[in-house]
Amino acid sequence: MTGRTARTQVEKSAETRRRIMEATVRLLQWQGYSRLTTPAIAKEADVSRGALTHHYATKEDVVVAAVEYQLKEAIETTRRYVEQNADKDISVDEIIDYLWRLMADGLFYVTLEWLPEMRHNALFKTRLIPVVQGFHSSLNEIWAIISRRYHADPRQAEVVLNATMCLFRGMVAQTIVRKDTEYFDELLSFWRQLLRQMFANGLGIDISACSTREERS
Amino acid sequence: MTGRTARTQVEKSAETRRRIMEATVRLLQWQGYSRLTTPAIAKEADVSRGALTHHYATKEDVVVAAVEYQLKEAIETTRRYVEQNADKDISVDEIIDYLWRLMADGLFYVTLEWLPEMRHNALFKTRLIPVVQGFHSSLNEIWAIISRRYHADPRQAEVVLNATMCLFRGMVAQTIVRKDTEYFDELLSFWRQLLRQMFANGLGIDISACSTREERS
DNA sequence: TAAAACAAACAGTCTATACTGTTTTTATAT
DNA sequence: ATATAAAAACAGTATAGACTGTTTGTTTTA
Repeated sequence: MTGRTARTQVEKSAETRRRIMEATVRLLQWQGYSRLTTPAIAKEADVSRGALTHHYATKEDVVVAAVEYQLKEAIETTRRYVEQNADKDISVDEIIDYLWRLMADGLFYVTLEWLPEMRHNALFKTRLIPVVQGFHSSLNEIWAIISRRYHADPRQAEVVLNATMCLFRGMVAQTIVRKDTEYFDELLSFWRQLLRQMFANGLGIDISACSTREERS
Repeated sequence: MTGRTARTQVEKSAETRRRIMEATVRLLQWQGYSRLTTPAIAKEADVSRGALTHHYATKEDVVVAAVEYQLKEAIETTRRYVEQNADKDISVDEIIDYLWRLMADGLFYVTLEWLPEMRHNALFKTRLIPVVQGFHSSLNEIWAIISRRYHADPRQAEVVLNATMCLFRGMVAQTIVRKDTEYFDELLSFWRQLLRQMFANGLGIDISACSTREERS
Protein backbone atom coordinates (compact mmCIF):
# COMPACT_ATOMS: atom_id res chain seq x y z
CA MET A 1 0.00 0.00 0.00
CA THR A 2 2.90 2.33 0.47
CA GLY A 3 4.72 1.66 -2.77
CA ARG A 4 2.57 2.84 -5.61
CA THR A 5 1.00 6.19 -5.07
CA ALA A 6 1.76 6.78 -1.44
CA ARG A 7 3.39 10.14 -1.25
CA THR A 8 4.21 12.19 1.73
CA GLN A 9 2.22 15.31 2.44
CA VAL A 10 5.08 17.59 1.62
CA GLU A 11 5.41 15.92 -1.74
CA LYS A 12 1.72 16.29 -2.44
CA SER A 13 1.54 19.90 -1.42
CA ALA A 14 4.68 20.69 -3.39
CA GLU A 15 3.09 19.08 -6.42
CA THR A 16 -0.10 21.05 -5.95
CA ARG A 17 1.81 24.27 -5.54
CA ARG A 18 3.81 23.60 -8.66
CA ARG A 19 0.66 22.92 -10.61
CA ILE A 20 -0.79 26.19 -9.41
CA MET A 21 2.33 28.15 -10.30
CA GLU A 22 2.64 26.67 -13.75
CA ALA A 23 -1.03 27.29 -14.39
CA THR A 24 -0.64 30.88 -13.26
CA VAL A 25 2.34 31.48 -15.51
CA ARG A 26 0.45 29.93 -18.40
CA LEU A 27 -2.57 32.12 -17.80
CA LEU A 28 -0.39 35.21 -17.47
CA GLN A 29 1.11 34.43 -20.84
CA TRP A 30 -2.15 33.53 -22.58
CA GLN A 31 -4.67 35.83 -21.00
CA GLY A 32 -2.73 38.48 -19.13
CA TYR A 33 -2.76 39.92 -15.66
CA SER A 34 -5.98 41.89 -15.96
CA ARG A 35 -7.89 38.72 -16.88
CA LEU A 36 -6.27 36.57 -14.24
CA THR A 37 -8.82 35.26 -11.72
CA THR A 38 -8.48 32.76 -8.93
CA PRO A 39 -11.22 30.47 -10.30
CA ALA A 40 -9.44 30.41 -13.64
CA ILE A 41 -6.17 29.51 -11.96
CA ALA A 42 -7.79 26.71 -9.99
CA LYS A 43 -9.42 25.33 -13.11
CA GLU A 44 -6.24 25.59 -15.20
CA ALA A 45 -4.28 23.85 -12.44
CA ASP A 46 -7.03 21.22 -12.06
CA VAL A 47 -7.27 22.03 -8.38
CA SER A 48 -10.19 23.10 -6.25
CA ARG A 49 -10.56 26.68 -5.15
CA GLY A 50 -10.24 25.50 -1.59
CA ALA A 51 -6.86 23.98 -2.34
CA LEU A 52 -5.77 27.21 -3.94
CA THR A 53 -6.76 29.33 -0.95
CA HIS A 54 -5.26 26.76 1.37
CA HIS A 55 -1.83 27.14 -0.14
CA TYR A 56 -2.00 30.84 -0.97
CA ALA A 57 -3.91 33.26 1.20
CA THR A 58 -4.45 35.92 -1.45
CA LYS A 59 -4.35 36.24 -5.18
CA GLU A 60 -1.27 38.40 -4.88
CA ASP A 61 0.51 35.58 -3.08
CA VAL A 62 -0.20 33.30 -6.00
CA VAL A 63 1.15 35.74 -8.56
CA VAL A 64 4.27 36.52 -6.56
CA ALA A 65 4.97 32.82 -6.10
CA ALA A 66 4.34 32.13 -9.78
CA VAL A 67 6.66 34.88 -10.98
CA GLU A 68 9.29 33.75 -8.51
CA TYR A 69 8.86 30.24 -9.84
CA GLN A 70 9.31 31.27 -13.45
CA LEU A 71 12.29 33.51 -12.80
CA LYS A 72 14.06 30.94 -10.66
CA GLU A 73 13.47 28.36 -13.34
CA ALA A 74 15.00 30.75 -15.89
CA ILE A 75 17.93 31.29 -13.54
CA GLU A 76 18.46 27.54 -13.25
CA THR A 77 18.27 27.07 -17.00
CA THR A 78 20.80 29.81 -17.47
CA ARG A 79 23.14 28.37 -14.85
CA ARG A 80 23.05 25.01 -16.58
CA TYR A 81 23.84 26.73 -19.86
CA VAL A 82 26.74 28.47 -18.18
CA GLU A 83 28.10 25.22 -16.75
CA GLN A 84 27.86 23.43 -20.07
CA ASN A 85 29.69 26.19 -21.86
CA ALA A 86 32.14 27.45 -19.27
CA ASP A 87 35.02 25.59 -20.90
CA LYS A 88 33.62 25.24 -24.40
CA ASP A 89 34.48 27.66 -27.11
CA ILE A 90 31.30 29.69 -27.20
CA SER A 91 30.88 32.66 -29.50
CA VAL A 92 29.29 36.03 -28.93
CA ASP A 93 26.63 35.11 -31.46
CA GLU A 94 25.67 32.01 -29.53
CA ILE A 95 25.22 33.87 -26.27
CA ILE A 96 23.27 36.63 -27.97
CA ASP A 97 20.98 34.05 -29.50
CA TYR A 98 20.58 32.31 -26.16
CA LEU A 99 19.60 35.56 -24.46
CA TRP A 100 17.23 36.52 -27.25
CA ARG A 101 15.50 33.16 -27.17
CA LEU A 102 15.29 33.29 -23.39
CA MET A 103 13.48 36.62 -23.55
CA ALA A 104 11.44 36.16 -26.72
CA ASP A 105 10.13 32.68 -25.85
CA GLY A 106 7.54 33.99 -23.46
CA LEU A 107 9.60 35.06 -20.48
CA PHE A 108 9.41 38.75 -21.22
CA TYR A 109 5.79 38.60 -22.31
CA VAL A 110 4.97 37.35 -18.84
CA THR A 111 7.25 40.01 -17.39
CA LEU A 112 5.30 42.67 -19.26
CA GLU A 113 2.22 41.43 -17.44
CA TRP A 114 3.49 41.93 -13.91
CA LEU A 115 5.91 44.80 -14.50
CA PRO A 116 3.13 47.43 -14.47
CA GLU A 117 1.76 45.92 -11.27
CA MET A 118 5.15 46.53 -9.72
CA ARG A 119 4.80 50.24 -10.35
CA HIS A 120 1.60 50.41 -8.35
CA ASN A 121 2.00 47.80 -5.65
CA ALA A 122 4.83 48.43 -3.22
CA LEU A 123 4.54 45.10 -1.41
CA PHE A 124 4.49 43.22 -4.68
CA LYS A 125 7.61 45.09 -5.70
CA THR A 126 9.42 44.46 -2.42
CA ARG A 127 8.80 40.75 -2.67
CA LEU A 128 9.89 40.41 -6.27
CA ILE A 129 12.91 42.68 -6.44
CA PRO A 130 15.30 40.10 -4.89
CA VAL A 131 14.24 37.49 -7.43
CA VAL A 132 14.74 39.91 -10.28
CA GLN A 133 18.20 40.73 -8.97
CA GLY A 134 19.02 37.03 -8.77
CA PHE A 135 18.00 36.71 -12.39
CA HIS A 136 20.32 39.50 -13.41
CA SER A 137 23.14 37.93 -11.45
CA SER A 138 22.77 34.75 -13.43
CA LEU A 139 22.94 36.79 -16.61
CA ASN A 140 26.16 38.36 -15.44
CA GLU A 141 27.62 34.90 -14.99
CA ILE A 142 26.88 33.85 -18.51
CA TRP A 143 28.28 37.11 -19.78
CA ALA A 144 31.47 36.68 -17.77
CA ILE A 145 32.35 33.75 -20.01
CA ILE A 146 32.50 35.89 -23.07
CA SER A 147 34.09 38.70 -21.14
CA ARG A 148 37.02 36.49 -20.08
CA ARG A 149 37.43 34.88 -23.47
CA TYR A 150 37.96 38.22 -25.13
CA HIS A 151 39.99 39.65 -22.29
CA ALA A 152 37.53 42.49 -22.06
CA ASP A 153 37.23 44.88 -19.18
CA PRO A 154 34.49 43.33 -17.00
CA ARG A 155 33.19 46.79 -16.20
CA GLN A 156 32.70 47.64 -19.84
CA ALA A 157 31.40 44.18 -20.63
CA GLU A 158 28.67 44.67 -18.07
CA VAL A 159 27.56 47.88 -19.74
CA VAL A 160 27.36 46.05 -23.04
CA LEU A 161 25.33 43.24 -21.45
CA ASN A 162 22.93 45.72 -19.92
CA ALA A 163 22.50 47.47 -23.24
CA THR A 164 21.86 44.11 -24.87
CA MET A 165 19.21 43.15 -22.37
CA CYS A 166 17.50 46.53 -22.63
CA LEU A 167 17.54 46.28 -26.40
CA PHE A 168 15.98 42.82 -26.26
CA ARG A 169 13.33 43.95 -23.79
CA GLY A 170 12.34 46.76 -26.10
CA MET A 171 12.34 44.47 -29.09
CA VAL A 172 10.10 41.89 -27.44
CA ALA A 173 7.75 44.68 -26.40
CA GLN A 174 7.61 45.84 -30.01
CA THR A 175 6.79 42.36 -31.28
CA ILE A 176 3.34 42.94 -29.80
CA VAL A 177 2.59 45.81 -32.16
CA ARG A 178 4.73 44.71 -35.08
CA LYS A 179 4.53 41.19 -36.46
CA ASP A 180 7.57 41.31 -38.71
CA THR A 181 10.25 38.66 -38.35
CA GLU A 182 12.54 40.26 -40.91
CA TYR A 183 12.51 43.51 -39.00
CA PHE A 184 13.66 41.87 -35.78
CA ASP A 185 16.14 39.63 -37.55
CA GLU A 186 17.71 42.73 -39.02
CA LEU A 187 18.00 44.33 -35.61
CA LEU A 188 19.53 41.16 -34.19
CA SER A 189 22.03 40.99 -37.04
CA PHE A 190 22.95 44.59 -36.50
CA TRP A 191 23.52 44.00 -32.82
CA ARG A 192 25.44 40.75 -33.28
CA GLN A 193 27.83 42.39 -35.67
CA LEU A 194 28.29 45.38 -33.41
CA LEU A 195 29.10 43.20 -30.41
CA ARG A 196 31.28 40.84 -32.38
CA GLN A 197 33.43 43.72 -33.49
CA MET A 198 33.48 45.40 -30.13
CA PHE A 199 34.64 42.22 -28.45
CA ALA A 200 37.10 41.50 -31.21
CA ASN A 201 38.77 44.72 -30.18
CA GLY A 202 38.67 43.90 -26.50
CA LEU A 203 35.66 46.13 -26.07
CA GLY A 204 35.77 49.66 -27.01
CA ILE A 205 38.47 50.36 -29.51
CA ASP A 206 38.33 50.55 -33.24
CA ILE A 207 35.18 48.92 -34.43
CA SER A 208 35.41 48.70 -38.15
CA ALA A 209 33.11 47.78 -40.98
CA CYS A 210 30.07 48.24 -38.86
CA SER A 211 27.34 47.77 -41.40
CA THR A 212 23.73 47.24 -40.52
CA ARG A 213 23.53 44.68 -43.29
CA GLU A 214 24.84 41.28 -42.44
CA GLU A 215 24.11 37.64 -43.06
CA ARG A 216 24.85 35.02 -40.47
CA SER A 217 27.50 32.46 -41.26
CA MET B 1 -26.19 85.76 -21.83
CA THR B 2 -24.14 84.39 -24.68
CA GLY B 3 -20.88 86.16 -24.01
CA ARG B 4 -19.42 84.79 -20.78
CA THR B 5 -19.64 81.08 -20.51
CA ALA B 6 -21.89 80.35 -23.39
CA ARG B 7 -20.14 77.79 -25.47
CA THR B 8 -21.46 75.82 -28.30
CA GLN B 9 -22.33 72.22 -27.68
CA VAL B 10 -19.51 70.91 -29.77
CA GLU B 11 -17.08 72.98 -27.72
CA LYS B 12 -18.52 71.68 -24.50
CA SER B 13 -18.47 68.08 -25.53
CA ALA B 14 -14.97 68.44 -26.94
CA GLU B 15 -13.89 69.91 -23.63
CA THR B 16 -15.54 67.10 -21.70
CA ARG B 17 -13.95 64.49 -23.92
CA ARG B 18 -10.54 66.05 -23.49
CA ARG B 19 -10.97 66.09 -19.73
CA ILE B 20 -11.90 62.42 -19.81
CA MET B 21 -8.93 61.50 -21.97
CA GLU B 22 -6.45 63.42 -19.89
CA ALA B 23 -7.89 61.91 -16.74
CA THR B 24 -7.63 58.44 -18.25
CA VAL B 25 -4.00 58.94 -19.25
CA ARG B 26 -3.24 60.27 -15.77
CA LEU B 27 -4.88 57.29 -14.11
CA LEU B 28 -3.10 54.88 -16.44
CA GLN B 29 0.18 56.43 -15.40
CA TRP B 30 -0.57 56.64 -11.68
CA GLN B 31 -2.66 53.57 -11.02
CA GLY B 32 -2.32 51.34 -14.03
CA TYR B 33 -4.65 49.52 -16.35
CA SER B 34 -5.74 46.82 -13.92
CA ARG B 35 -6.97 49.45 -11.46
CA LEU B 36 -8.64 51.61 -14.08
CA THR B 37 -12.40 51.88 -13.49
CA THR B 38 -15.01 54.05 -15.11
CA PRO B 39 -16.10 55.64 -11.80
CA ALA B 40 -12.49 56.57 -11.10
CA ILE B 41 -12.12 58.12 -14.54
CA ALA B 42 -15.30 60.15 -14.10
CA LYS B 43 -14.16 61.38 -10.71
CA GLU B 44 -10.64 62.23 -11.93
CA ALA B 45 -12.11 64.12 -14.89
CA ASP B 46 -14.63 65.84 -12.61
CA VAL B 47 -17.44 64.59 -14.76
CA SER B 48 -20.43 62.47 -13.93
CA ARG B 49 -20.44 58.86 -14.84
CA GLY B 50 -23.43 59.55 -17.01
CA ALA B 51 -21.44 62.05 -19.02
CA LEU B 52 -18.70 59.49 -19.42
CA THR B 53 -21.03 56.82 -20.75
CA HIS B 54 -22.70 59.40 -22.94
CA HIS B 55 -19.48 60.14 -24.77
CA TYR B 56 -17.99 56.66 -24.70
CA ALA B 57 -20.14 53.58 -24.89
CA THR B 58 -17.70 51.19 -23.28
CA LYS B 59 -14.66 51.35 -21.09
CA GLU B 60 -12.57 50.06 -23.95
CA ASP B 61 -13.68 53.01 -26.06
CA VAL B 62 -12.40 55.36 -23.38
CA VAL B 63 -9.03 53.69 -23.19
CA VAL B 64 -8.58 53.53 -26.96
CA ALA B 65 -9.49 57.20 -27.27
CA ALA B 66 -7.16 58.15 -24.42
CA VAL B 67 -4.20 56.27 -25.84
CA GLU B 68 -4.90 57.75 -29.26
CA TYR B 69 -5.01 61.16 -27.64
CA GLN B 70 -1.69 60.74 -25.89
CA LEU B 71 0.10 59.29 -28.90
CA LYS B 72 -1.22 61.95 -31.27
CA GLU B 73 -0.13 64.60 -28.82
CA ALA B 74 3.33 63.05 -28.74
CA ILE B 75 3.34 63.01 -32.53
CA GLU B 76 2.45 66.70 -32.63
CA THR B 77 5.13 67.57 -30.10
CA THR B 78 7.64 65.67 -32.14
CA ARG B 79 6.60 67.34 -35.37
CA ARG B 80 7.02 70.75 -33.76
CA TYR B 81 10.45 69.70 -32.58
CA VAL B 82 11.26 68.61 -36.10
CA GLU B 83 10.10 71.90 -37.61
CA GLN B 84 12.06 73.96 -35.12
CA ASN B 85 15.21 72.03 -35.81
CA ALA B 86 14.94 71.18 -39.48
CA ASP B 87 17.34 73.93 -40.43
CA LYS B 88 19.21 74.28 -37.15
CA ASP B 89 22.44 72.47 -36.51
CA ILE B 90 21.18 69.71 -34.28
CA SER B 91 23.50 67.07 -32.92
CA VAL B 92 23.03 63.35 -32.48
CA ASP B 93 23.22 63.86 -28.74
CA GLU B 94 20.36 66.31 -28.79
CA ILE B 95 18.05 64.00 -30.70
CA ILE B 96 18.98 61.08 -28.50
CA ASP B 97 18.19 63.15 -25.43
CA TYR B 98 14.92 64.28 -26.95
CA LEU B 99 13.86 60.71 -27.66
CA TRP B 100 14.91 59.52 -24.22
CA ARG B 101 12.98 62.28 -22.48
CA LEU B 102 9.97 61.62 -24.69
CA MET B 103 9.92 57.99 -23.60
CA ALA B 104 11.08 58.29 -20.02
CA ASP B 105 8.75 61.15 -19.09
CA GLY B 106 5.75 58.91 -18.71
CA LEU B 107 4.89 58.05 -22.30
CA PHE B 108 6.33 54.58 -22.19
CA TYR B 109 5.05 53.89 -18.68
CA VAL B 110 1.56 54.43 -20.03
CA THR B 111 2.43 52.31 -23.04
CA LEU B 112 3.46 49.49 -20.73
CA GLU B 113 -0.03 49.61 -19.29
CA TRP B 114 -1.93 49.04 -22.53
CA LEU B 115 0.66 47.00 -24.40
CA PRO B 116 -0.27 43.76 -22.60
CA GLU B 117 -3.94 44.41 -23.32
CA MET B 118 -3.03 44.52 -26.98
CA ARG B 119 -1.77 40.95 -26.79
CA HIS B 120 -5.11 39.70 -25.56
CA ASN B 121 -7.67 41.96 -27.21
CA ALA B 122 -7.76 41.78 -30.98
CA LEU B 123 -10.19 44.67 -31.44
CA PHE B 124 -8.20 46.88 -29.14
CA LYS B 125 -5.11 46.05 -31.18
CA THR B 126 -6.79 46.71 -34.51
CA ARG B 127 -7.91 50.12 -33.39
CA LEU B 128 -4.60 51.21 -31.97
CA ILE B 129 -2.14 49.85 -34.52
CA PRO B 130 -2.64 52.75 -36.97
CA VAL B 131 -1.94 55.29 -34.25
CA VAL B 132 1.19 53.48 -33.20
CA GLN B 133 2.37 53.43 -36.80
CA GLY B 134 1.72 57.15 -37.09
CA PHE B 135 3.86 57.65 -34.03
CA HIS B 136 6.72 55.72 -35.56
CA SER B 137 6.40 57.71 -38.76
CA SER B 138 6.90 60.93 -36.85
CA LEU B 139 9.99 59.42 -35.26
CA ASN B 140 11.34 58.60 -38.68
CA GLU B 141 10.93 62.22 -39.66
CA ILE B 142 12.99 63.51 -36.79
CA TRP B 143 15.60 60.91 -37.50
CA ALA B 144 15.76 61.87 -41.15
CA ILE B 145 17.24 65.20 -40.08
CA ILE B 146 20.27 63.60 -38.59
CA SER B 147 20.41 61.07 -41.36
CA ARG B 148 20.69 63.80 -43.99
CA ARG B 149 23.15 65.87 -42.03
CA TYR B 150 25.61 63.02 -41.84
CA HIS B 151 24.95 61.82 -45.38
CA ALA B 152 24.11 58.45 -43.96
CA ASP B 153 22.30 55.73 -45.82
CA PRO B 154 18.63 56.20 -44.83
CA ARG B 155 18.17 52.45 -44.76
CA GLN B 156 20.93 51.97 -42.24
CA ALA B 157 19.90 55.05 -40.31
CA GLU B 158 16.47 53.54 -39.83
CA VAL B 159 17.96 50.40 -38.35
CA VAL B 160 19.93 52.53 -35.91
CA LEU B 161 16.80 54.48 -34.97
CA ASN B 162 14.87 51.28 -34.36
CA ALA B 163 17.66 49.92 -32.22
CA THR B 164 17.70 53.17 -30.28
CA MET B 165 13.98 53.08 -29.62
CA CYS B 166 14.09 49.44 -28.59
CA LEU B 167 16.96 50.17 -26.26
CA PHE B 168 15.06 53.04 -24.68
CA ARG B 169 11.92 50.96 -24.30
CA GLY B 170 13.88 48.30 -22.47
CA MET B 171 15.60 50.89 -20.32
CA VAL B 172 12.35 52.55 -19.29
CA ALA B 173 10.94 49.13 -18.46
CA GLN B 174 13.96 48.46 -16.28
CA THR B 175 13.57 51.74 -14.39
CA ILE B 176 10.59 50.09 -12.72
CA VAL B 177 12.73 47.46 -11.05
CA ARG B 178 15.94 49.44 -10.76
CA LYS B 179 15.99 52.94 -9.30
CA ASP B 180 19.51 53.91 -10.27
CA THR B 181 20.07 57.10 -12.24
CA GLU B 182 23.79 56.49 -12.65
CA TYR B 183 23.14 53.13 -14.22
CA PHE B 184 20.87 54.57 -16.88
CA ASP B 185 23.09 57.60 -17.43
CA GLU B 186 25.93 55.24 -18.13
CA LEU B 187 23.87 53.33 -20.67
CA LEU B 188 22.84 56.58 -22.31
CA SER B 189 26.43 57.76 -22.49
CA PHE B 190 27.48 54.48 -24.00
CA TRP B 191 24.79 54.73 -26.64
CA ARG B 192 25.41 58.39 -27.42
CA GLN B 193 29.05 57.74 -27.99
CA LEU B 194 28.34 54.71 -30.13
CA LEU B 195 25.92 56.62 -32.33
CA ARG B 196 28.08 59.70 -32.51
CA GLN B 197 30.93 57.66 -33.86
CA MET B 198 28.80 55.62 -36.19
CA PHE B 199 27.33 58.77 -37.71
CA ALA B 200 30.70 60.45 -37.82
CA ASN B 201 31.69 57.67 -40.19
CA GLY B 202 28.58 57.97 -42.29
CA LEU B 203 27.07 55.01 -40.50
CA GLY B 204 28.78 51.77 -40.44
CA ILE B 205 32.45 52.12 -41.06
CA ASP B 206 35.31 52.34 -38.66
CA ILE B 207 34.02 53.28 -35.28
CA SER B 208 37.00 53.99 -33.14
CA ALA B 209 37.64 54.62 -29.47
CA CYS B 210 34.34 53.16 -28.49
CA SER B 211 34.62 53.24 -24.74
CA THR B 212 31.72 52.70 -22.41
CA ARG B 213 33.10 55.47 -20.26
CA GLU B 214 32.31 58.94 -21.36
CA GLU B 215 31.44 62.31 -19.95
CA ARG B 216 29.13 64.65 -21.76
CA SER B 217 30.55 67.87 -23.06
C1' DT C 1 -39.48 72.38 -29.60
C1' DA C 2 -36.24 68.89 -30.65
C1' DA C 3 -31.87 67.21 -29.81
C1' DA C 4 -27.85 66.94 -27.42
C1' DA C 5 -25.50 66.91 -22.96
C1' DC C 6 -25.57 65.48 -18.60
C1' DA C 7 -27.06 63.17 -14.10
C1' DA C 8 -28.42 59.48 -11.34
C1' DA C 9 -30.26 55.25 -10.24
C1' DC C 10 -30.43 50.29 -11.36
C1' DA C 11 -29.68 45.47 -12.65
C1' DG C 12 -26.76 41.81 -13.51
C1' DT C 13 -22.33 39.79 -13.24
C1' DC C 14 -18.07 38.77 -11.38
C1' DT C 15 -14.53 38.22 -8.03
C1' DA C 16 -11.91 37.79 -3.77
C1' DT C 17 -12.03 36.05 0.53
C1' DA C 18 -13.90 33.84 4.56
C1' DC C 19 -15.90 29.98 6.42
C1' DT C 20 -17.41 25.18 7.23
C1' DG C 21 -16.97 20.42 6.53
C1' DT C 22 -14.33 16.18 4.84
C1' DT C 23 -10.50 13.34 3.79
C1' DT C 24 -5.78 12.08 4.10
C1' DT C 25 -1.42 11.92 6.29
C1' DT C 26 1.75 11.85 10.21
C1' DA C 27 3.28 11.25 14.86
C1' DT C 28 2.87 8.72 18.96
C1' DA C 29 1.85 5.38 22.23
C1' DT C 30 1.11 0.75 22.93
C1' DA D 1 2.76 -3.70 13.83
C1' DT D 2 -1.44 -1.11 15.07
C1' DA D 3 -4.63 2.03 17.01
C1' DT D 4 -5.37 6.76 17.79
C1' DA D 5 -5.03 11.69 18.06
C1' DA D 6 -3.54 15.76 15.77
C1' DA D 7 -2.55 18.32 11.85
C1' DA D 8 -2.45 19.30 7.27
C1' DA D 9 -4.60 19.13 2.68
C1' DC D 10 -8.45 19.65 0.23
C1' DA D 11 -13.43 20.62 -1.30
C1' DG D 12 -17.32 23.38 -1.59
C1' DT D 13 -20.24 27.21 -0.43
C1' DA D 14 -21.56 31.79 1.16
C1' DT D 15 -21.06 36.60 1.19
C1' DA D 16 -19.87 41.21 0.58
C1' DG D 17 -18.23 44.46 -2.51
C1' DA D 18 -17.34 46.42 -6.90
C1' DC D 19 -17.72 47.29 -11.67
C1' DT D 20 -19.87 47.59 -16.21
C1' DG D 21 -23.45 48.64 -19.18
C1' DT D 22 -28.21 50.32 -19.37
C1' DT D 23 -32.06 53.00 -18.67
C1' DT D 24 -34.65 56.68 -17.18
C1' DG D 25 -34.98 61.43 -15.98
C1' DT D 26 -33.36 66.43 -16.18
C1' DT D 27 -31.13 70.44 -17.97
C1' DT D 28 -29.18 73.11 -21.57
C1' DT D 29 -28.48 74.49 -26.26
C1' DA D 30 -29.71 75.16 -31.26
